[in-house]
Amino acid sequence: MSTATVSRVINDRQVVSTTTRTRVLKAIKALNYYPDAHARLLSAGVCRTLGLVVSNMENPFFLDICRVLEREAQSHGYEVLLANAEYDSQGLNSSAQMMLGHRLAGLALVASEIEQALLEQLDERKIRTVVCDARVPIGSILSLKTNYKTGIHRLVEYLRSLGHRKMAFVGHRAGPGQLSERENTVVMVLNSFDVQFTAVAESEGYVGGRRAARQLFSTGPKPSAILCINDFMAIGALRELRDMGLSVPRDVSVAGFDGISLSEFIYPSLTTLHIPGERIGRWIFDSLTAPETKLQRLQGFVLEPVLVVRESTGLAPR
Amino acid sequence: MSTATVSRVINDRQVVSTTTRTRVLKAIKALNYYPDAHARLLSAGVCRTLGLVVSNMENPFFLDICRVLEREAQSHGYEVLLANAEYDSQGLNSSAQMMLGHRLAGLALVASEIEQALLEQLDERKIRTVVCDARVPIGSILSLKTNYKTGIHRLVEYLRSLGHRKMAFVGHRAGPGQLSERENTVVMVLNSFDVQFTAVAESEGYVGGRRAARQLFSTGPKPSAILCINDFMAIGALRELRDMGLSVPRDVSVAGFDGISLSEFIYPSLTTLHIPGERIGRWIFDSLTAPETKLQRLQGFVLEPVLVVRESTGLAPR
DNA sequence: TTGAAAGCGGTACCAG
DNA sequence: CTGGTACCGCTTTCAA
Repeated sequence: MSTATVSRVINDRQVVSTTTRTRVLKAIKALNYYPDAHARLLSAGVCRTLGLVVSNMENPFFLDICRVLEREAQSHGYEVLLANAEYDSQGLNSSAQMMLGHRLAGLALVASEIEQALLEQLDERKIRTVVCDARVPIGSILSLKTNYKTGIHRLVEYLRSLGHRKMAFVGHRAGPGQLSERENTVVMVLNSFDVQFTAVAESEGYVGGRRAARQLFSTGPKPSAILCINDFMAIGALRELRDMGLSVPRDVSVAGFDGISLSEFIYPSLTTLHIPGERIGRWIFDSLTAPETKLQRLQGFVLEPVLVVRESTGLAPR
Repeated sequence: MSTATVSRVINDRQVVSTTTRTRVLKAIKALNYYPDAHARLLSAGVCRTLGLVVSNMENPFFLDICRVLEREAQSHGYEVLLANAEYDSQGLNSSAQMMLGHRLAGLALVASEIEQALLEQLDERKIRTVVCDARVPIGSILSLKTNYKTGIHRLVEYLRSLGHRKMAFVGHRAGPGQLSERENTVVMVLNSFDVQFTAVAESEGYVGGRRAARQLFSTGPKPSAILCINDFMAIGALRELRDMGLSVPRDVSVAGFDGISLSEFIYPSLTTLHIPGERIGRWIFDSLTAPETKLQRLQGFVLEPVLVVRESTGLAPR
């Protein structure tokens, strides 16, 4: 039996007689044979793998995106190659290099620490690429836009209506040049409202949020409300406030960002700006697999955050 | 310039003159060239990709394992191909098929719904494979053992010492044939203590835990303590108890399993049997990459769960 | 309907 | 030290 025939059977080419087909299939079973995916790709030239690089898989928000993308991919016969950039532009670069070697069908960068040079390189290589939260759009690279401004305005106005005037921001980014669009917008809006404002930079996650909260209350004027850059950090902050004997929301209000499913289950449940990670995952998949002609429509997509009010925010004290 | 020379430069073979080397490197930059990982593998025959199939990425415990494995892999020049089985033996099989096509250096199955046939197939193909929580060890396949019995004994004894006699089990598995070693052990130990006992099967995660708790209190005798199969479900259960107006631990005690980092941050913080996911991740990496000769030592490794007592458990009411 | 042979993009051996 | 060349395992013409 020739390799060509086997290939035709495997790929369901319709020119094989039923008898040979069954013969081949039997042999495949008997030999415990699996076609080599790499050789296949090399020969056929088309790849059905999507690359996904995220800042930090640990953040449940990113995880939501991964899950949806994976599910969509799987159900459409794609695979997903995942890489973790660990909130580090070096890690992001090396992940991207790795991805470049894989001849991907498409690459999604869900991270804020993307360097301009990388985008240019990707654009030049003509790999279908999408980014979220990018500061600058480049060439043919699709970028998911989120209407941060309106959402954050709504959140801050809501807090003001509860009497809060001294609000603090909890993020995890070092320099001002490093801030993502989301962070920039929060800072800008807080400033524009002329509220007393304290920024705290710390490491990411539960631990980071916890430390940030501690730091916030150990120095200077105490805020009556805390805006966290994401729910992930907000949960850490809540824990620390409890340890400090502060009651939420009686003494301090806390708001998050993302609307991860966990935010509904913790106590106190978290007031947050919800961004549907599911929608993002689907948008990424669509953008990476859509034919050239349908790309225009995807480009214009803008995500609207939704304010979800729960238990962690309330009237300002006094 | 010949392709052979380029290959030598890329792979840092030490027989290239400095001048040619720089010439090649310049050309690589200029052409924006990246070696094709697939062609490379096909030719060289050795793969530095590790496969990981997990039951459910959403469960933070599995995520811990992923993260550690990825970190170890990256720092040793390996890649990780991740697949989600979605708690479904069908999904697990198809993920495994996919993995088989990739000529992996090794494959880790962290899932309880593994079918015997799959293990046999893997064993026959002589792919280095490790499994966690497997019911039966097979041929050359390494299996990570956890001393569930001792740990669970300790947890149940602790609860008995607090006066609990009516304990309930919250899991998410359908049939008795489907139970993992962990679930089996919990059920066995609960029975051996002759405590009044209610089992509730439901879907996984926060939502599953929540529904299970609701169901538990809507019928029959009310337990004074709930043992959850993992922290992930315990958090859902805690939420539902709060909604029902029950105070934890005053009215009901709740214990989890895994010791995910989140368990320390929620309120009330969770009493749990801690299994170090980090250790598992490292064990997987070591087992998948160790030379044949060092495998013996890894085989004997047994994980000891540690009881971590926190706020969610207390004296039984009355 | 099937088989033979030419690549796909590399690596590795053997000459020069 | 460098170039030529035979593969790696598969897909895809092109003939038979």
